[in-house]
Amino acid sequence: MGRKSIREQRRKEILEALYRCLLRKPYSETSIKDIGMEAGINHAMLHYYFRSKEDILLCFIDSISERYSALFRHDLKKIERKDLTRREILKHVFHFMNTHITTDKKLQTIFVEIWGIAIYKPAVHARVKKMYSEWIRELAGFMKPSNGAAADIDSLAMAVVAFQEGVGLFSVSFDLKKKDTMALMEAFQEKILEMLE
Amino acid sequence: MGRKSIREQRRKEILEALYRCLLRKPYSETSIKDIGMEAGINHAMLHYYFRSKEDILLCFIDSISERYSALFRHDLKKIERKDLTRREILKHVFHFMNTHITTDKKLQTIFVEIWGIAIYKPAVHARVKKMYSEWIRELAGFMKPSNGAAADIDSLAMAVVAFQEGVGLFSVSFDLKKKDTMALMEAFQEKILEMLE
Amino acid sequence: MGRKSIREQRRKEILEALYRCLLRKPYSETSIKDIGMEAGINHAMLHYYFRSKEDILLCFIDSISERYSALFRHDLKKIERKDLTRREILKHVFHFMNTHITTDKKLQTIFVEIWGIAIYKPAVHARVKKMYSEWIRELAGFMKPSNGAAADIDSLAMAVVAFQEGVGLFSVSFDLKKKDTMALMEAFQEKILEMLE
Amino acid sequence: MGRKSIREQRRKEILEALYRCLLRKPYSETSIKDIGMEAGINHAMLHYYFRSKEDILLCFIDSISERYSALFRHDLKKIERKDLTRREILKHVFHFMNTHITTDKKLQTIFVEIWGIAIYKPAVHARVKKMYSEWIRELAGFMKPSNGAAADIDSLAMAVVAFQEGVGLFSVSFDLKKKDTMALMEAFQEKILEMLE
DNA sequence: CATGAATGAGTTTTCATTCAT
DNA sequence: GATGAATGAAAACTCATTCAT
Repeated sequence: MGRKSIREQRRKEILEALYRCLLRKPYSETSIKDIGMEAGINHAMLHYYFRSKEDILLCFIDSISERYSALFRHDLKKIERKDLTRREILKHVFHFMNTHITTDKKLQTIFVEIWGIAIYKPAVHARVKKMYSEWIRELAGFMKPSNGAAADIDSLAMAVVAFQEGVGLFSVSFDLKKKDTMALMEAFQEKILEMLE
Repeated sequence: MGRKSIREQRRKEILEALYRCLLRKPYSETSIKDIGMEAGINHAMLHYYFRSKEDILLCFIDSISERYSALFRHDLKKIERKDLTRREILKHVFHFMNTHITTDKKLQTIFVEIWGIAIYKPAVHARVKKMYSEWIRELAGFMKPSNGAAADIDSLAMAVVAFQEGVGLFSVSFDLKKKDTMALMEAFQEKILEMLE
Repeated sequence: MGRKSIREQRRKEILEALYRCLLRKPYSETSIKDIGMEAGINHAMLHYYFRSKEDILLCFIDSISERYSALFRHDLKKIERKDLTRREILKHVFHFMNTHITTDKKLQTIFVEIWGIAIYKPAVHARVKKMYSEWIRELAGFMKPSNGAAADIDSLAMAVVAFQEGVGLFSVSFDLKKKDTMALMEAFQEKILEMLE
Repeated sequence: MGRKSIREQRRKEILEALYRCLLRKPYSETSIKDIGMEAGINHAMLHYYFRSKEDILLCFIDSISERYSALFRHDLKKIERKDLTRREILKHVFHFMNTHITTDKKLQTIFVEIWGIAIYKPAVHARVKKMYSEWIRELAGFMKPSNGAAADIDSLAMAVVAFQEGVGLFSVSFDLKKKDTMALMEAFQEKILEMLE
């Protein structure tokens, strides 16, 4: 325990190397050799640990998806005993999204790139779609009132996530200050909370 | 007049060919030869009409920017004599954005791609940023009350455009129906209008 | 007339370079670069003139096929006015096969190689099969008696060609002297002629 | 006795794995890993049991050669007491060749491949040549009249084997029916028998 | 004996760009 | 203006072989 197999360790190192590479260059200009160099691993090994360059990207998306999923579940634990109102819980969820996802410029940079790739590569598209679907579904779960179901909550949840992504895009492109990005989102989220009452 | 120089005509054809190419393949996988073939022009000529492959992309972004700018100005003419309230004008502006930009899947597809390129290529980034800045500024102009200035109107305008882009992204990725995309945006825009009152 | 287009000239040079390469190394160990060097042409150009490495091989087979077909038709002209008996004509045909094909060690070397490739590559297989089918059909034409048709002439023709190929194989592998190879075939062919009477 | 050393057992398994691999892919496209996987043995072990990839092929040829040699000797035992004429014995020998070798499509497939390799690899060439020499010599032994020696019997034996190989080649390439292949050979062999009388 | 990891050289293929005609 | 030809660099991927454990 604690000692990971070399295989898993290397795979992880490669995925982290891809992360750092994507901060500098687009995926299409990032060669297998680049990733290998960044990871300090002979480039031929990347084909030993992964099926193909695309496979690396796919696993990378999964790893990101899992990382944030775990982070979110962990974050929820902090409030699970507190007996909060739906409004309070949602504020907490929004805050998580704002601080850990949308204002993380590195993450946003990489996701703008991945969205671009997803348009043309079906496998990537599937992964990305799945990831966002889960996010939207989860968010909708927190937004739904305990008593009855509201049909348009799903659309609302999608709107919220779409907005987050739009803001993430702009925060990267316009190099917005974290404070401003937060303000932008919080104002919008406040409106959403009102709509749910 | 009316007879464009052959140079301008050819340049336009090349730009339109790039548009069609980008519907099929990412920019990085679109070769100069592909664009040439699509345009029916020998690929060596593309370097005669443009400095480089990137120059084509840059001019392409400008052309899109100008096209929609012109389209918008033309659209405004329809209502310029009608003596509408700010609310009515804004609704009109939103409607233009919704129908001509955000729900145009081809356009959105290409812009998701361009956003991705813009992260890493400064020249592309500058063009894209300029284009969105103008859009935001223009929109803010319509949102500002005639009497006084509201400092946070600029943020609000950016929020609106960010939301549009987020929705555009999702409409492409989730292949949303035009009707649903419209509904998503109109609900949000209604809130914005309320906030301005 | 006489001035071939560069394209055709280059394609021919490349095919001839492949011929020389195949005398030294198997196709699988002959790289595009090797062929390019042998032809004195930058290796990237080979992909300009041909679709792929396999395409070069396919065209090569066709070129061989056409060359010998033309050579054979030309050879037949020598005897077309002479009003020979079927036996005499067949002897002439056999002689052509013996001297121009089966005892040409370079050609046989290359064809042993090509037979090997044909087993696994359907496109190559199709070309080779077509070539031999035509050869067998043509030969059967000369073997058929003018008055009536003999059903098993086709099998006999195939047997003759199979024998030629077997002898070609052995002449390469055992490095047989031309004289011996000829003797082997002529004895066999004599029997065939007897069978036809 | 009966219990083969593990080394010999593993070597045999590897050789059999190569046989199955060669039914699917040419030797040049068959990797050491492929053979290992097919044999259920770690690929690094193949270098423990054999010197190199080529060594495996060489041993494979030997194993085939020995297998058929043993099979043939075993087959001859069936008739050794029967006091047959030379003609009858030869018919038996031909029948063995026809049924066990030339119409065994898998075997022929592999041998077409091996012929191809033999042209360029001296070590392989030596093995193949040795194998066929033995076959021809053995066959010549059966063809020679007991009273005197006929100088050209050796050529005749080679012609017979060459014909078999030619037919084997064609039966694979033209996917001939076993029945037709048999008929082709038997007609030819009948002529040979006549020539020997 | 057995295994997974590692390496370096090699493969086919693509492409932006340039140039002679 | 227009074209086909040419180039050199780079890409993803494969593999026989070796080695540490």
